[in-house]
Amino acid sequence: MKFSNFFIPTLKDVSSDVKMKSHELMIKSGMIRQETSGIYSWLPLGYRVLKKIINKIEKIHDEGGVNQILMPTIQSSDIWKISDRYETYGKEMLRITDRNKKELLYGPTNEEMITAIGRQYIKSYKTLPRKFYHIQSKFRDEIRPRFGVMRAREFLMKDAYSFDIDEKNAEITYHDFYKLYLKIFEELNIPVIPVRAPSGEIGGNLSHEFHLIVESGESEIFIGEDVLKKKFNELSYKEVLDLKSFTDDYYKQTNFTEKLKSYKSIEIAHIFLFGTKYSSSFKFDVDSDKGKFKPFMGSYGIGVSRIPAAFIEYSNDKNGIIWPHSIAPFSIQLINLLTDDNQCLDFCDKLYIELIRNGFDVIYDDRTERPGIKFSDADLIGTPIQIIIGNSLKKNNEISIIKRKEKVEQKININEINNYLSNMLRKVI
RNA sequence: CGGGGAGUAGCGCAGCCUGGUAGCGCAUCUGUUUUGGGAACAGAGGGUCGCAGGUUCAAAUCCUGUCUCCCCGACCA
Repeated sequence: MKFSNFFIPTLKDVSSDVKMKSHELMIKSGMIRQETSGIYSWLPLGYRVLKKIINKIEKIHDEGGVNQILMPTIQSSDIWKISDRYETYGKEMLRITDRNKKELLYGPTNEEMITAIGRQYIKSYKTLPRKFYHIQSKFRDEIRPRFGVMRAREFLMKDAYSFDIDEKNAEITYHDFYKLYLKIFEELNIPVIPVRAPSGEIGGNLSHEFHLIVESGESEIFIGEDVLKKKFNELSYKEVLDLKSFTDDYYKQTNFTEKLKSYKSIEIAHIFLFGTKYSSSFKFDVDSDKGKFKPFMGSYGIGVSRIPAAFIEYSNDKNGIIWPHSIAPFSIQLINLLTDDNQCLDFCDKLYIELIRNGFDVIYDDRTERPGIKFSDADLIGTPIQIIIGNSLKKNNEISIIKRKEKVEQKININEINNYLSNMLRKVI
């Protein structure tokens, strides 16, 4: 992508209302635009980040045998009356009336709808387990939205749902999702901590949240000394349950006497095993050799649109965002400092094509701006690798490579570029 | 919902107390000189001051109402 053809409305100043670093940087870098309280547009740069995250989530769910579907944002009140949540969900539910005075709502979650789907088609125990997921906008009319997309009213969530024949099998599915989530965050380079959580409003008795530890986090978690060193995805189901790692709510409601360390954090995912709560209210019966039974269900959510903000909160400096390759909007920023010099222009054009051919996500700053602007834009939007072409190409046949995170400049002779790139390629992709 | 703040040019802000031709920085446009870390100079364009009503010779400024946004608490991915 050429910078001159890519819409990045960067800003120097944001309103003093903006308090959180990630919120500030997302607006400054032109990732998002607020439409109204708690509702945001994702601009090209931000949407690229979102799509990187979505792609990874899809890939790993698909590999895990979870079927992707797409349910609507608007739901009928009927199914919510069956589960009795139409009343209990309260004012967070955005209720809508259509022209025929039918009561609709913008879905805050989809347990009811997936249960209705399951009930219609799943008739035999032989077809279980079944796992579904979808990535769709949700709306929760928060009392006080804040911090940009971190606590928005409309937000993008990946929610998955599972049906099993009994509790024992459901626990296996739950543990599979636990590991699936760890894999997703590992591949995204987001170091999450799984913590035991109370189930709350969805119901059931087993629940974990996945938190990213950051100073400015709104949540608080309590974990044992050794927990941070654990390889969570190697834990057995029993070890998962025994892990000394809790949300503050859960910690308070247990009589746990051992002192644990507390950290501020951001919750980015949440999994529940809630059993037959919805299959019961929906009279969702499945036949087996031992008669009818109600499937055991679980639900598994990832706050997709919260992840960019959470990660920026975790990884930034005074100049801007510091992305890892896994979720960076671009991996390489190719910066031509001498746009009116034929040698540099020609070199950059060729290198740009070469980089694309090698599978890099590259943004090519071909603008006729001053160097300072190009550098500060590159730092702001946080591209992991900057390749700089300018005077040193003309004088010494050298180009510069700056890694955003380390901030060290490395000069490379143009004869060694191919070597260097193929080396880098191995690490990046 | 309780408590507190704010709506003035594309963005960030001042002006309001004490009514009298609407300002600053950034951005934009033109020109010249610059060009390895957000350039300098000269010029230009751009605002029914959130909306509605009232007071007044005169309202961004005072009064009333209203809408919106933000911040601090309880809800949540």
